[in-house]
Amino acid sequence: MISAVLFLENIISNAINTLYQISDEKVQIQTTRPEFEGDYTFVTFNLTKKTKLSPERLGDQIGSHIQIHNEFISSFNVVKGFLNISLSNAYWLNYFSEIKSYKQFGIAKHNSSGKTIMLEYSSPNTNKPLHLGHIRNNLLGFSVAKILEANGHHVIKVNLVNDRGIHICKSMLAWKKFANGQTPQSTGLKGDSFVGKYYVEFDKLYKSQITQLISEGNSKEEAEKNAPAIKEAQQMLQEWETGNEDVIALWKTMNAWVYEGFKETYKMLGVNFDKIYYESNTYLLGKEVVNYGLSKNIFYKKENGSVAINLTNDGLDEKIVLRSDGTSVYITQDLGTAIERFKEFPNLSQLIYTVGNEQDYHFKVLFKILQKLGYEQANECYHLSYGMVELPEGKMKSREGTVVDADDLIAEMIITAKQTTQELGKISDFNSDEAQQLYKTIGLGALKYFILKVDPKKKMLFNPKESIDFNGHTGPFIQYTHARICSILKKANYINNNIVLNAETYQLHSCEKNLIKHIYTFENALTEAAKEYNPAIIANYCYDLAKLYNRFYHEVNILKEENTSIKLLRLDLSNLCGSVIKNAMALLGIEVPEKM
RNA sequence: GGUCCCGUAGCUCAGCUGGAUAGAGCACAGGUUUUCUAAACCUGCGGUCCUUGGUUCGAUUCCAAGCGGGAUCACCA
Repeated sequence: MISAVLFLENIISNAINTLYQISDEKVQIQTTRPEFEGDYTFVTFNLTKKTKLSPERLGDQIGSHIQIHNEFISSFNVVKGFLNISLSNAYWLNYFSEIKSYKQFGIAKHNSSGKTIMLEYSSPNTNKPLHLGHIRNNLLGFSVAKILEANGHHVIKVNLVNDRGIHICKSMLAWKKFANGQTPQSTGLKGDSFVGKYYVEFDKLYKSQITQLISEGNSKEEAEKNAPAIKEAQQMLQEWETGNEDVIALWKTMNAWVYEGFKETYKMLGVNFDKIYYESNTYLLGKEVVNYGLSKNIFYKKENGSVAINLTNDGLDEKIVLRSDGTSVYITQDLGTAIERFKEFPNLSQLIYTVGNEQDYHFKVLFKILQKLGYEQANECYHLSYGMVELPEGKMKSREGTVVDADDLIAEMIITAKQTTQELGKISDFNSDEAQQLYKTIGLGALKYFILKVDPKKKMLFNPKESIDFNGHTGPFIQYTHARICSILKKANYINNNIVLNAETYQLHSCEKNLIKHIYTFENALTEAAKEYNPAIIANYCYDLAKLYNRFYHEVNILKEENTSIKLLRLDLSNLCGSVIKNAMALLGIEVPEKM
């Protein structure tokens, strides 16, 4: 069965051709606003000039023409220049009977597009635990991967762990100074937050030394540069690079603690990766690319020996790609890593980087340089840029302790879910494992939905004082709708049937029709979400569907409907809604319970 | 200063490539359960879509300028 919108576009296009001999008219259909009668609307204003007819006249003529020639057009009306068209009851019943037993309605088959996409996300530093900003990154990356897969692409999820550098050395140094040999095991702390503690300790020490130096008459810059703590950290980084055994051993130990911690957090968030890269393995990549760029005169050596590229003709600035001492800068390794991936996966259709919008400029530069170096894949690189999560008082800052810790927040969400569930008292038959699982599902559902319902491009506000809601436009609302559907189906001992109601005798209830129409738009939402890399489209789709279902639920009888055929239709419809909700929420990484 | 992003109800957000009287949730006021899960449903209240111009039959949407907020422009990552 052809889609409703395409169907209408075709017949209206034909009508315009027949009536006015205009063949190249782009026909655009929109959904009819609820205050008017009709399913879809065609706006006639664009045709007034070519036909010299009034918008009303055009609406009447086109409306009559398509109604006469198509059995599925049941009626039309014209308001000003808007031609509102109603599709017949039979159309929607046929459509529904066709899709109602799909288990994966709207979801493309695995790898059906033939495209392989690499998507990088998460990419944490290993000197401190994850915070709310990382949560947004992880949820966004994971969800976009799911959405791309549901569009038929093969997605390779990768994580590039920033496991080396001055920040790690800071934690290491502070641990050596202050820990007296303590470990996560000895303190009972989670590994990443244990290490993070020493990162904060370092900063305290560093700051106090700066204050001291300034009070002794040094300038702020001098003090920041010469404080013993930072000198020691830099020294340690050099030792790391030269392979000092003790430093390497400590580095391995502390990173291992952090990984233990991250593992737990990732597990709670339900995210995962197909491949993990470590920067300690990739940070030297890119140096030979610099030589290649020099030989092609794309890069040039500056007087002091550093290597740069001039991008001023591209609206960007001059960019250093190698330090005067021959060591890499950030972009050097990014160039190297990208090229390495092109080699490793020669048939990659796309390479996506999930990184905050503070790095918009960096990625513009990176892609531009790749392009200048002659890598055609540069055109398929995409920066999935997302806005910062802000607190009421502004940006979160790790060192100032104004961050919302990921583990703390998750734990709070689960506790709130537990309290709410217990107050409502609907799961007395659950054992404690089942109950615990449910609290987790609901708590994380609330958190994930809260994050993903916002357009990724936009910055978002999180107020720790106002806990994340469980009512209204939320994850638990949608989960609740799913549980409600399951409850009905269970009570009915539902099994998918093949009964189709006779369109002559059964007039769909407006709530039923609205549900079918909205389910119809799922495929569109899914392609749109992939095109825009935007899970919020799916999130909002789910909410609208759940809302329509609840309306339907309150308006009509399902189990108590006496006419068996109608009852079965409503059960079928409930079943389909439930499975679409479940599949769509899975694209957000959100589970839906069968009872709550 | 250059570049980029953002500005919609008291708050948090939708608004598809320009279309009809701009929508939700929270909050606030009220109503719905001897009946399928009330984490629900319904009603009400709430708006110079930052401002001013321009394009258009039509602009929250496109363009320009201004105001306000943010990011970025390192031999940091």
